[in-house]
Amino acid sequence: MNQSNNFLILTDQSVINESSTESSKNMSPRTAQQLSQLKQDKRVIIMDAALRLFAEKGFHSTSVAEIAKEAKIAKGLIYSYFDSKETILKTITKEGLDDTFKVFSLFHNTPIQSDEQIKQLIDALINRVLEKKEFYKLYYSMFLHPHVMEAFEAEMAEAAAKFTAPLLAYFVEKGDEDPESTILFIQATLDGLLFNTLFNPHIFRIEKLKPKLWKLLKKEIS
Amino acid sequence: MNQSNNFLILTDQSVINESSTESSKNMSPRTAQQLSQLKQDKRVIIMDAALRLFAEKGFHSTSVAEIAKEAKIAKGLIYSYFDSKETILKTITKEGLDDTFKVFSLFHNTPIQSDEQIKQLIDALINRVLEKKEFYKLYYSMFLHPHVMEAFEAEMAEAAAKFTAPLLAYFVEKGDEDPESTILFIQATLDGLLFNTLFNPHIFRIEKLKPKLWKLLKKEIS
Amino acid sequence: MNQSNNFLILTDQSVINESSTESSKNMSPRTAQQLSQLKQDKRVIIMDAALRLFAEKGFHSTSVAEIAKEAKIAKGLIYSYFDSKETILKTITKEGLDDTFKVFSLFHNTPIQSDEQIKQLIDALINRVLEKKEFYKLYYSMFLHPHVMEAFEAEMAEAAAKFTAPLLAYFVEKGDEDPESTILFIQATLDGLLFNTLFNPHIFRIEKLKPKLWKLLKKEIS
Amino acid sequence: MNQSNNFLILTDQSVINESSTESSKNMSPRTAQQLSQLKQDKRVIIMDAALRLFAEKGFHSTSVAEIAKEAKIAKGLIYSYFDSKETILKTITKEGLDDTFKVFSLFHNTPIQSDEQIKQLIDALINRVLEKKEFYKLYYSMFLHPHVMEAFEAEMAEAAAKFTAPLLAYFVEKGDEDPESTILFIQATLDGLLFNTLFNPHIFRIEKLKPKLWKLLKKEIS
DNA sequence: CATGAATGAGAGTTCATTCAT
DNA sequence: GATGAATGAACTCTCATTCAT
Repeated sequence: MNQSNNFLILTDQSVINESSTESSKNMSPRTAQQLSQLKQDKRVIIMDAALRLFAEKGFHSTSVAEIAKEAKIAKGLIYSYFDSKETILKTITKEGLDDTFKVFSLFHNTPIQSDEQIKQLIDALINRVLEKKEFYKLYYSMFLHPHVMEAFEAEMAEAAAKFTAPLLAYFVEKGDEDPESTILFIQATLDGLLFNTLFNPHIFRIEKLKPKLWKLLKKEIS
Repeated sequence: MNQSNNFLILTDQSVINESSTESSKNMSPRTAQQLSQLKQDKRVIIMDAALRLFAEKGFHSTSVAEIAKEAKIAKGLIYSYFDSKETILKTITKEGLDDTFKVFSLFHNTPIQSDEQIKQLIDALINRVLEKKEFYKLYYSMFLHPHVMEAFEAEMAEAAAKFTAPLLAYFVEKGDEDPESTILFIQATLDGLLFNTLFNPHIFRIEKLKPKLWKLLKKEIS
Repeated sequence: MNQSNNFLILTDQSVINESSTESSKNMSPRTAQQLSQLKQDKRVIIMDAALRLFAEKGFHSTSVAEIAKEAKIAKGLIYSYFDSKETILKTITKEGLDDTFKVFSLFHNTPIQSDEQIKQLIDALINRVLEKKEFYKLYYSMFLHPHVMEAFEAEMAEAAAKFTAPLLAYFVEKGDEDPESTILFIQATLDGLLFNTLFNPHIFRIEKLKPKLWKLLKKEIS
Repeated sequence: MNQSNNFLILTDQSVINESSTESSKNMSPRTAQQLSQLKQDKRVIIMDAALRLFAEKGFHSTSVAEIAKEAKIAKGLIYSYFDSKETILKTITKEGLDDTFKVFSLFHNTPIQSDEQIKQLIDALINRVLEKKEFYKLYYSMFLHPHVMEAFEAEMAEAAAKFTAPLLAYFVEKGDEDPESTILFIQATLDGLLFNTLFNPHIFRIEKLKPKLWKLLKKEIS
């Protein structure tokens, strides 16, 4: 129902890959490591297959049978790795957000001190989205059905602050009269560019539009 | 898979009202009686109910039973007016697009001759979206799952040109070196603002950001 | 896990047939009464089919598909009348218990004043079980899987007291040194007789053993 | 559907140990070493685990995975010892019945010659049930779903006669007019007491009711 | 011998659609 | 036109059983 995060604000590193260290007992014909590797591989195969289909068709239009087929495994096996179809979605989301967060982490500890750094931050984000198009398709689609996002609301709110704070500090220092609005405007513009990049790729090339984006940033700042 | 329309470029009246012949034959200004009759029209009641639910919960998560309940009619009656649940979606979309197109029509016949006219065009669009939030939520959500849109692709491509052409002409005349990119950038920015307005309403107020949008337009133009 | 009711102690009349008065609106082509009748009929048909199968094969070994087949309806229709397979079981149980309770009600208001009245009470119960063999098969089988019974524990505890109290009063008055044990012994004997009547019908005829039961009662009393 | 055995009448040694040849070939008194070896025996471990779960949750609600977990072995290993989950049940039943039969064997060769001996027989049986509660829970539960028992029907009919014969002879000699009924009544009473002992333990203490049982027996006899 | 990943049939349940009334 | 009971395909999920290791 209510959601209060910017679109591009993501979770932090404290979310750890919980489900990859378990199941390593020591009494099997297959070595524990083999099994753990196997498990990890299948887990990733399933998540990749599911992501591909979720991104293309949407969560509700994708059946577990289709995921299994896409992953070339039996339907039932999926439930050895995930509790439910919804868990697959949540796991993909969590790991995808963790991943994205790393991009921000690079800029996290040292405060932004120049326009160039903002440009780098945004450029890194754009590249990330281009590298992980399917995940970001899913990411944007999740905003349409907020109940799915509720699970992540806390993490995203926390992360939001981490992203907003340094930018805010920079714009405040620059003497921006309404830095909150500036940030929202920049973020919305980015959303629009990325959204078109993802869902309108035929005629939309973000590379060609970057100069306009930089110009916009510079004008906002000065 | 492939789709080649800008987000805010919509169909025009030349799209024939295939599935709406029963109740909305005449597109001319309606008398008060006609309007009240329209409200009574089961077809409209069903579409309104469906739109509310599709926008809130998504197409696949909305059942025909729920639509019937929301419309306060029997489930079976829906099939007297629509062939299928998907037909309801397509009809809503088609009529919604037609409606939006009328906004553009105001600017259609007389070529754009001033920055102020562009501002008016965009302002009219923003107001249209704010007035019909539910439809535009549905509209954006359909871009995420392109296979639903395939039915409209041709119409939208045609309409896209109609929107693009006058803008293009204006920016060309203004001496813009890359008017196509300018248009894409403006349109993407608008998408970002509207997307956030629709799906992030808690912290996003487009009214406060309009000045920044006008400034951006002016700087793009000059 | 814990259960503290005697086997033959049942719920009281205060449990009303909740699910038979609803769904009587007044605007349908089929009259409301027709529909209500229809609903009631199907409900009973489904419950009868389910009871037959639950009694014979057990709850867990009976599939919803089998119930549908036995009831000669489509699988899905069952879910118009019952939320789940477990709800069918619970409804059958509740209505069956209500029904049995009526037997006790006949003896409820006037305190037991003679051995003959106890004999009549028990005879009525035996006849009830013979008339509703399938229900009582189900009833006894439920003791094997206490978690199903948990839902009825409160009602049964309440009813238990209603059954126990008058008997207890009678045995106390008669000067029985340990009336609680007497009641438990009688009840267990009855359980044994009824259990064999239900599940060992080939060689077990309760009619022939009634004289021994009456003799036992008389000797317990005197 | 049809079943023609009394509840407490069990199979004798003539029932061939089909599925237990691997580990329990010799039925003679076991040495301490043999016993300890038996404990190690995976077959026994699996059966014990399965019995515990079947008794508590029922056959159909117990999964092979749960049995494996309870037995602390791998799921697959179960299928080295048993053909199927149903085979586990049948083997448990068969061996449990064999075991119980030994109680009767003590009284088998020397004909019953006094009321005291009947009391001893019944007391031995009660103690057996109290010692092996889980098995007898399973045993009673199997009567409710006769199709599971079909496999044992022949054996049990044969054993029934062996139990019935000496008792019958005794009651005939005592001058009982309807000794078959007497036996059925005693057996049913015992069923009732044991059933309550097993499934209604909270309020039911067979120890306190034994005097009433002995009194009943004495009165039946005299 | 021992493991648990893998399979796939079948379970309970939902829901778009049909149709007798 | 209007109803909602009825259908059955398709869904998510479970689990007995198999088998490569």
